Amino acid sequence: MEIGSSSMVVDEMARGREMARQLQADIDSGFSVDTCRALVKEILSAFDKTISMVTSGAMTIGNGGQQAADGTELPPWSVAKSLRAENSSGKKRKMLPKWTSQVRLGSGPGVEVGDGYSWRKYGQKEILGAKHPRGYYRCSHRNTQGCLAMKQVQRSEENPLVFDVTYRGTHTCERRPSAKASASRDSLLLQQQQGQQQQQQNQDLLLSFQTGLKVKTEGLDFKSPEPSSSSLSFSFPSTPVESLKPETLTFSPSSTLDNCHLVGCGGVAFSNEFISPATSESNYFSMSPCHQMSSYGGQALQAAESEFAEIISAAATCTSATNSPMLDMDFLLDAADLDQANFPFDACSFLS
DNA sequence: CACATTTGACCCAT
DNA sequence: ATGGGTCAAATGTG
Repeated sequence: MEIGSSSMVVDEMARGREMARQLQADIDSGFSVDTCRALVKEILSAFDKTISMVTSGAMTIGNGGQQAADGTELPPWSVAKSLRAENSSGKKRKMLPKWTSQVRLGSGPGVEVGDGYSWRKYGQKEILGAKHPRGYYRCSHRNTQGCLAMKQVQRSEENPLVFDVTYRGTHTCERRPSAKASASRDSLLLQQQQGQQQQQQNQDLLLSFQTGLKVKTEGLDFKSPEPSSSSLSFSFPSTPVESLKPETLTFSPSSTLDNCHLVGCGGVAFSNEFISPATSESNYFSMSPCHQMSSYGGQALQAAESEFAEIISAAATCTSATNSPMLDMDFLLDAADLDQANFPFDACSFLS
């Protein structure tokens, strides 16, 4: 399969899944029927496109694997390294699967969510016509393990409480059991990135800290023991938040936003890893997972979402079952990784 | 000292 | 030509 078409299929499936996720969020927050109708239309369109792509034979099998001069296959990172050189020789840039996740911050704070992945910022750029700069991150294990996962984080135009996180590629690295270090670094990073424009929001966040909050994860397709859809509630200390250092307060208002981006939004995120040593020892807050399914219509949407996940999984299985000598390793890898990475549309929603 | 971020310059697709 | 994405030297931090 051509790299382009495989990523198109995945993109389309991703789009549909994201729409479904958004629809669910909209339903939950009581959006108008028209809004929901439009989203359903988008979802159907995504399904249609995907089906047509597959049935039209767009997914031809081709070898995306790169070979060294001696004929042995090169590791992915070495392939990535040579991309620029390839570009100059006229070859197309490899399009990694890409999907966008919106991280919404309600009037309440978010939480520092770790999915075990650590990210390293490699750039920031002002985007034309956008109020806020876009941050560029890649997996910290890019050099050591050749993990090509990347993401871009940008504050939404219309709603400063919403961040658009665009993931590119998926993790091929081993998930680190401890994300404490990176999480705390991420906190600082966010503080720097967001700077002073957070003042007013921080006020709200600080306020919410003392009244408690609810964190909701959406559309999770975990193959882990975690439920596919879950929400967790947190109780907070009555300790004045101002008296706590951001580094030691995992729920630091300035750290919350970006950690959702930086560390990701995995459902397994709420493990003990996301409490910094200081807070876990001082027992500042407790967590109690309470599995909640949304009412009205939510089940159908979840079914639609899991449908997409199954398609992706099936596509991988199907391709690997094909005994073609021209297997596209890129697609295999991508699809499998999408599955493995739990397709992080599970943007954390922060509800007041 | 090792590793992270910042930021201006550069590359490349459009 | 332009804008988005990436590189890499400088700088910061623990």
